[in-house]
Amino acid sequence: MKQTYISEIPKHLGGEITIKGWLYNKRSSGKLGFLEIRDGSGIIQGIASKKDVSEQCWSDCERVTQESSVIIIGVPREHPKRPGVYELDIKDMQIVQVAHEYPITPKEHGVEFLMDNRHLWLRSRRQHAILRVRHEIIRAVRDFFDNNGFILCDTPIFTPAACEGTSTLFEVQYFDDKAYLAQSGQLYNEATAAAFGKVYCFGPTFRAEKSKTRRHLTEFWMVEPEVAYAKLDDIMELSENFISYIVGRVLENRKEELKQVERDTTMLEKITPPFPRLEYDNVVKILQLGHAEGKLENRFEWGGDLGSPDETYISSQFEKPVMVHRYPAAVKAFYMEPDPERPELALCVDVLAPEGYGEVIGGGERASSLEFVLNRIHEHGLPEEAFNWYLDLRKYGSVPHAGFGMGIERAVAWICGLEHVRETTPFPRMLYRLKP
RNA sequence: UCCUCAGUAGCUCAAUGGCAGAGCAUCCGGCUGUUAACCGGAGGGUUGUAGGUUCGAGUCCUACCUGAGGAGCCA
Repeated sequence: MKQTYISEIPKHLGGEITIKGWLYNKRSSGKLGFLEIRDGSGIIQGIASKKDVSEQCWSDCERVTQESSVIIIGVPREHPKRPGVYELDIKDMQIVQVAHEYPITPKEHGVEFLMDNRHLWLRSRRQHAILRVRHEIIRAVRDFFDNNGFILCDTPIFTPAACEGTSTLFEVQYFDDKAYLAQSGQLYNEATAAAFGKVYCFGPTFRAEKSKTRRHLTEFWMVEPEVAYAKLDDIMELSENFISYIVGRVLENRKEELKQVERDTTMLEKITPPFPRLEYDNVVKILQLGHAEGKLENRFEWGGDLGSPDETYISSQFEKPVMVHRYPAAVKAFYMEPDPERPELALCVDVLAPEGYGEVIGGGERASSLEFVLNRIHEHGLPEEAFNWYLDLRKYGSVPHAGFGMGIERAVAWICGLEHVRETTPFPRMLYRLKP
């Protein structure tokens, strides 16, 4: 018999259907068996009555264990006491496999245990909800760029020696050479932007930072648009439209999932353009005031990069994401365009998510002058020959251009209101955790 | 790399320096509307590892291992 998915059940009320899935949980009351079945599309409670099913079926209902794979024939109908909730009257059941004792019981578990059993943890309601939101975010990201004239131009994951020179890279053997896993598609994006105008890349990136916090993965997905002829203001506008679109899509299509993870959506509903724009200089003042009022432990000095407590404090002053722009050039990557009015500042922007979720977007205008980029490469002690192709972009039709990168996992954590990014991807890679 | 906290049954946790326990899971029995179902019973332990203090250590001390989240660094 043709398989029906649980999500499609409202269309099949009163008719006999076949559900193929797994036993999520089981309860019984004498001659009644309550079997919660999941099939990936949803969960439904099946009811087997001893007097209505075969002896074989009843004994199967009794012996079937949590997460056993089962094929069930039954008739769906509304719950007698709960409108809008559906149940399945079980007519017959075939056990595909009786599951061994399942480690994840319907009880609380610790982080270590759940992470060791991540391959099984994915079957739970909460993980389903989060990963469905992730899927919606990724679809929204693609739709946003695809519908706005951007071309997907993916960038390589194996990269040669030097890239940005800022963060720590993973080194891998590449035949007789050494290669590094990409920490950003940024530089290659500049080449494709010069070819296609508006581009984006979307893929995994790798950081070998020994960061062990709720915001860090060693492998994460980043989407990076790059726009030829764009200035800092253009990219800030793109950022706020982009984020607002994604949040809107999740609110529109993933209400149930947000409810499942107990996300208070009132904060998300406020995410509409424009976002507050703050110059770095003003951020310094706010942070120093915060310190004077005893709300921040350390006094922030002009010239430093924002630490995590600083970001949290700044974002807590606003309900929307905050765009902090014009950082000191010294704390940013070598390719940032200097502010013509104050060359010690870079034309860059970080978007800080509300509620303490930190930086979700980093970007800015890229330096377009050959001489300037060359100087910066030397100042940063980077090997010029590795950047010959990058310098070519400044020789052959150099234009102002700008772009940004958004870490998907941080966006998912923020939109879902999660404590930790480890739940935002099926198999998170973190410092000291490579399995499963 | 540094700081803080934690490690006891398959899981989540109790146990004043004095007999190592409960709930869930598993197995057996009961219950015709259960919702982390419930009720009764059973099995299940080298208390992370190695030393030390003590008549006596799960508990106190030292080192190490593992995990957690914070700093730095980063998205």
